[in-house]
Formats: sequence, C-alpha cells, structure tokens
Amino acid sequence: MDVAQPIAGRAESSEATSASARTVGRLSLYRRLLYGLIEAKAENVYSHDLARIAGVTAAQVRRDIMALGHSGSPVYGYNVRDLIDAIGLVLDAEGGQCAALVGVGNLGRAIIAYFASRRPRLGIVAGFDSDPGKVDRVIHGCHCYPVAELGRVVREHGVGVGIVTVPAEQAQQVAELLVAAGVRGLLNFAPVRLTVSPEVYVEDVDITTSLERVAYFARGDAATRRRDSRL
Amino acid sequence: MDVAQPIAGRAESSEATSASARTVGRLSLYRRLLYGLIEAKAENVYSHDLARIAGVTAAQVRRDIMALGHSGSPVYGYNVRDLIDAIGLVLDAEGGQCAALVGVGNLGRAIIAYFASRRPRLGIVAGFDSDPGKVDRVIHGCHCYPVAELGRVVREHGVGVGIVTVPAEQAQQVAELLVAAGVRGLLNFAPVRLTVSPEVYVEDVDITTSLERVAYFARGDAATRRRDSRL
DNA sequence: GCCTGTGAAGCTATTCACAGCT
DNA sequence: AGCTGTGAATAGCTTCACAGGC
Repeated sequence: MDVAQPIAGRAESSEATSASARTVGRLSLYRRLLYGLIEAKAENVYSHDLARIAGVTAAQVRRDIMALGHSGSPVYGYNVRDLIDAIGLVLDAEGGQCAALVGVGNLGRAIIAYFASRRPRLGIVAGFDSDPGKVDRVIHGCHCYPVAELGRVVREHGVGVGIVTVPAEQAQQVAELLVAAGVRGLLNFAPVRLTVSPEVYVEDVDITTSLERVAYFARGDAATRRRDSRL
Repeated sequence: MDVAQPIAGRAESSEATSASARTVGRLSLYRRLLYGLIEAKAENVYSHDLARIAGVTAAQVRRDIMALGHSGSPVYGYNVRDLIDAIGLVLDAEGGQCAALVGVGNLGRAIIAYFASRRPRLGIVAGFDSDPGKVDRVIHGCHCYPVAELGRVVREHGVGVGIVTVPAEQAQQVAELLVAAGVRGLLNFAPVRLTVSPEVYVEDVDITTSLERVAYFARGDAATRRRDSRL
C-alpha cells in the first residue's frame, strides 16, 4: 500500500532485484504468520518475534525485509499491516494470477481443498483429469475438465501456473501440455524430473525424498541435526 | 576432516561423516533414478548421465558419491547395483525403520497410497485419525487407529518417523503426541511451524509457500529463473 | 581420449556486530 | 535500553579444473 521509499530516494521505482528462492519462501511464510498476528490484534512486530515464530534468526528476518525495500521503525518494529502489504507487493502478481491442477486424485483433491478457502490472489481455477468419472464435477468450487480441454481452458483463463499431481508415468506429458498452453511455472508432485523449456520455472515437491531425509536424520546416528526444511 | 582415504585400504568400516540435508535429498533422488536404469538394463553409469537425468552437474554427482565413501571406475563409471547398495548403506536404517501417519484425509490417503507399493525398508505401518468413521479401516494395507491409541501403537512398532497431515489447528498437539511416543523425526504438511524438542528433526512440506514461489518465478518479471527445488 | 576423485576457487546464504536512532 | 539497517565476516554448497589412470 505505502510506497514510501527510504530517505534519499534515488528513483528506485520498484523494489530491488529479484529475491532468491529461499527469500521468497520465507516471505510467504512471514506473511502467513503476520495474518495470524493480525488475528491476535497485534499492530507491530519486532524482527525478534517474527523470527521466533518463523523459526529463523532475527537477522534473517531483517535481511529478508530489507530485500522487500521495506523499512521498520527502531521503536515500534514493523507495522504488521504495512509489512503484509510490502510482501504482497513482491509476491503477488499485479492483476492476480491463477493456477490449474492436473490429476484430481487424492492428492489433487487435497490441494484443491487447501487453496479453496484462502488465496484470493492465487486461486486454482480449474482441475483436469483423464478419468471421465472425475470430469465435470465441482470440487470445492473448482471445476474439473477432461484433459482434452486443457489447452483451451488454460488459455482462456490465462493460467500461469500448473500443478502436476498425476502418476509418474504421465507427468512429463502433462507438463508438456501445460507448457504448450502457456504455463510459465510448474509445481510438480510426481516423482520424476520434468524436462521443459528453461524459461519455465519448475519446483518439485518430492515426498519420497523428504520422507527418506526425515528418516535419515531421525536416526541421528549422524551428528548433525537441523530443522532445515525451507528451500 | 576426512580420515585418510588413499589407496591403502584402511578398514574404513562405515562411511564418512554425516551427509548434509541437501546431499541426502539428492542421494534419495539418485537411488530412484538408478532403479529406473536397472529396469532399462543399464549396468554402469557415468556421473554425466546420472547428472543429466537428475538435473544437476556431474561434479555434484561425483561429490555426493564421494560423500558415500563409494568409488567408481574411470573406465566404466559407477556400477548401478553397487551404487544403489552404497546409497542404501547410508540412507537406510540397519534394521528397517517405520513411519506412522496422523490425519487420514485426502492428503494422508494419497501419501499412504504412495508408499504402499514401494518402500520395503521404510513403510507406513499405521494411520491415525480422530474421526471414528475413518478408524479401523485398512487403506492400502495400512491400518487406521483412533488417535487415542497412538502412543501404544507407535511404541509397539517402534515407529521413528511421524507424518503430520492434520489441519493446522491440530498439528502442534499431534506433533507432541508423536514425540512423546518416541518419534524422532517429523514430516509436517500442516502450514504451521511445529515446536518440538530440538533433537527431533522436523521437515516442513509447505505447499502454500511452494505454490507462491512458483507463482513468483513464473511471472519472471524478476531476472533470475532457476529450477531449484531440492532442498 | 574420457573417465573419476578432489584441492582450490567461487558463490550464495546466513550470521555477527555495531552504528545510528529514539 | 533496545530496536532497525547493514557492512563485514563466516559458513555452507557448488563448480572449476586438473592430476591420475586406463
């Protein structure tokens, strides 16, 4: 909301250079936590507090907020509302953004349900499945189409993000369909590495790997023990 | 850091020091890809090849394999079987390891289904839910118990890893139950940061954050574009 | 030639620590 | 006194580049 750049304003119109993947991840987390603070009627928050609930260091929080081009006050810390807005300025697309999900199985339905309630700015506007039994149903407000209509629907809605929740064997093909239809980012839950044009951003959520990692560190016969998680 | 390696084989019983979270993640990925190579009847693989299908550099692959204490041959590359075994030596627990999942909703069922087929060494042996309607069913071979029996069942099976797929509000409480029952690692899908004793390893799979990150990079109005994913 | 194994260099991310402010 | 903002230091991870081997 407020644009007030720091003092000696060199016409730095927008915020700095692009944030790193890790920073973006933490900003997303901070925002969620800040909404929680609003519910708790907090107006201001210190880097310390946010750091504690986010599970990172205070210096990290300050750096991340610096990356936003946002400033707090040494006296009151950060204003919660303003900080949420500043994060939105970076994370949210100007005119909203939408996603489509392919593979309306258990996982796909869980994800649709997940995003149905919240996310005004980034909604899942369509689901696709090759199983005729799943088509034309509406799940949590999200309409399911046959895969054959993917291209048309994605184009019509201007979908920019694709979520892949199909079995491994179909993932590559689905990714190609999505990219061909104009999607610029993929969130892939299938345990395969997708091969797509390099200007498409792909993030893999690899549950097998995560579980094996937890198992490894849970044994703890190795020394290190780190709550790491965040990319 | 390393103990003397050179040719003169000192009976280095076990492999080197503990691997980092990122390395462990890649090893898990490599193993999966190697199983694929076996299906394709490949006996050997070069760091180059593995790198290509894993989406990393060859140097990275060699480093990771070095971390295993495993060696290849400059002529044949790595023997696929041996490499799989070497990875198993690091990733797999000596006497097997098992996990329990709490929250048998869509997401929980998807994960159970996911691991039901494969994973001989690391299985989900029990599910828990507070909904009486979900209890006592068997999903993909995994029995579902009421949460009240969590402590008993976890202890009886010697479960070391807990998977949290309950709604946000219940996650902290469930984590505490699991830890109290002896679990040493948690894979958390709820969008909350869990507070647990520091010797418990927690990995968060934060789908909201992942989606927001994909959306951010999909816009690409920022310069960088990186297929990053892996922790 | 083309591989592996690896010291050294290069990057990136995080933390330290302190100036500056109120 | 206690906060933010940030240069400098550190730590961690990845890549380079080349020795050594067949």
